[in-house]
Formats: sequence, C-alpha cells, structure tokens
Amino acid sequence: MSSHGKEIAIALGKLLRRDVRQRIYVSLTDGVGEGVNESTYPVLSGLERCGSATAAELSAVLGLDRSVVSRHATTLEEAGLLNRAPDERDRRWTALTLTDAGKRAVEVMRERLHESIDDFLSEWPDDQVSVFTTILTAFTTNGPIADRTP
Amino acid sequence: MSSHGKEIAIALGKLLRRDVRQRIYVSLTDGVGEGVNESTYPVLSGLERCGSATAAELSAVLGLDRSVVSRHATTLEEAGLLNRAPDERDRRWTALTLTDAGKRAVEVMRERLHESIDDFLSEWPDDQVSVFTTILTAFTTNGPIADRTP
DNA sequence: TATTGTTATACTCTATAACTATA
DNA sequence: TATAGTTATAGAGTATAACAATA
Repeated sequence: MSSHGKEIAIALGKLLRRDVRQRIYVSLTDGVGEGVNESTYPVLSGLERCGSATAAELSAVLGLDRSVVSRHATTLEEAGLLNRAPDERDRRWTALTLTDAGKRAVEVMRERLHESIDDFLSEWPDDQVSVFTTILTAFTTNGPIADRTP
Repeated sequence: MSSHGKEIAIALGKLLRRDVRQRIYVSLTDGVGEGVNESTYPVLSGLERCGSATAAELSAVLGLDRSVVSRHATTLEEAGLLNRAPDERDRRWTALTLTDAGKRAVEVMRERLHESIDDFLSEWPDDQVSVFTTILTAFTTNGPIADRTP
C-alpha cells in the first residue's frame, strides 16, 4: 500500500525532457540516412507498422496533424525512403509506402532500439522484466497518460 | 530470456509523442495559475526540489539553456510565483526562490500527479508496483535514456 | 580572463487556414 | 457538401550569440 507516485513522477519528468528525447532520437537515427531524424522517424516507423497508409491515417496513429505528416512524407520521399502512389480505394487519397531503402532504415533503427533496451534489461530477472513491461504498456494504454477522448 | 524490447519501444514511443506530453502537462497545470504551463512547470517544480537556486544551476538540472530558465523565471516572477534576489555567495548570481503562492501551486500539481499515478497503480499488487518503480527509475537514471556525458 | 544573468535573434517544429481535387 | 492532400502562414519553444556586471 506504499505510494510510488513520487518516484514515478520524477522518472516520468526525466523522460519528458526535451534534451532526453533528443538524445534518444539522435542515438536512434544518427547516420541512418538523409532526412531521418526525431521528427521523421515516427512517420517511418508508423508506416512500417501499418504496412501502407495515407497521411490522414498516419496522423491519427502518430498524434500529428495530417499537414505535418504530409511534409515529413515529402522529406522522406526525397530521400528515397518512401513512395507516394494514388490509392485505388479512393482517388482523393495518396498511399504512402516504404521503399526497400526505407524498410532497411527502419530495420536498423529498430534493432538499435531493441538491443539497447534489452541490454539494459538483461541486468534484471526475467519475471521482473515481464512485470515492468506489462505495467509500462498498461500505463501508456489505459493509464493517466492515455488518450481519454472518445 | 524473452525479449521485451519491442513492447517497451512501443510504450516509449507513445510517451514521447508531443500530444501525449501536452496532455500530461495540461492536466497538471490547468487552472493552477497565470503563467503555469508545460514550459514553466519544470522550473517551478525544479525550484521546489532545490529549495533555492540560480538560473544556471536550474538549467543543468532541467536540461535547458540558462537563457530559457531566465525567461521562464521572469514569467513566473510576474505571476507572483517566485522571487529574484541577489545571491550573497556571489554578486554575479541571482537567487530564485518560490513565493508562498509558488509553493502552493507546486503542491497542487504534485498532488494531482501523484494521485493520478497512484490511482492507476492501485490495480496492481504492491510488490509488482515496486518492481515497476525500481526498473523505471533505473531506466531513467542508468538506462539507455540517461545522460552519458561525463 | 572567466562566469552569470539577461536580452535579441535565428531556427525548428507544429497547428491552423486556405486551396485544389475527388467523392 | 464533405474529405484528403498539399502548401502558406503564424505561433510556440528553444538554442545561440552578444552585452553588461561581477569575480
């Protein structure tokens, strides 16, 4: 019944710091390729998860305006990491799809991320890591952090 | 020996989203007072932890440039939440100190934060919450997120 | 000479608004 | 009429640079 709110609040505060965020994304994206940075990474990553999507669909997933996604898509397109194509379902839409180079870039960054996380977690017993993962996932899905808009 | 890197990466990605960050800080600072927002909250909160500090000291703690801290301090000073005073230790310095109103504001926000976190965590067994807290704290202190500059 | 606080400036990122095309 | 994509504009926040004051 002890209260961990304070400790968690401190840890959360660190995570939300701009310089910390920046360091995370720089370590992820450094040297991966032209146009890949803190801002464009989520578009690249989100596209990999969705397979293929429109700017509007991605904007909902990423919590960004569709105009922002469109601009980042242009950057990534110019870098040869994604393609634009007319969407057959509705000719108002534009389907965004990763190129092979785009897929490779995501692969590299994912591996960096997962490896650095797993490296750190290897210090802890696996059952404790499972608990950590479960609660952290719940925290960002149903917790005080989650979107409550219906 | 299972790999939780992927799940944690997804949760982390959500936490780092701008709209999520904004929602967190709005829920914390909403209605607390003039000038209290996502940008100035860390200054207020950091000052509460340090007791009294200069802009340069705070800037190191918060990961911001001292010019930014100085400007936020002006905002908070104008709102009556902190005071500037010459620092006796060195007359080049300016000591920032919370006013009573500033202390009350921090108190309100801290309570909101801790309560919402504890509320969420009440669903989980206390020993699991302890594990979560321990690993999360380590994650932001020694983990892949932490500052490695000596 | 070096450091703090402050201010002015430039840069980055995002949201909003407006326009075009398609339904 | 309504919605997606795109582009232009404006706003917020930060870092950098420059200056004055003090050590």
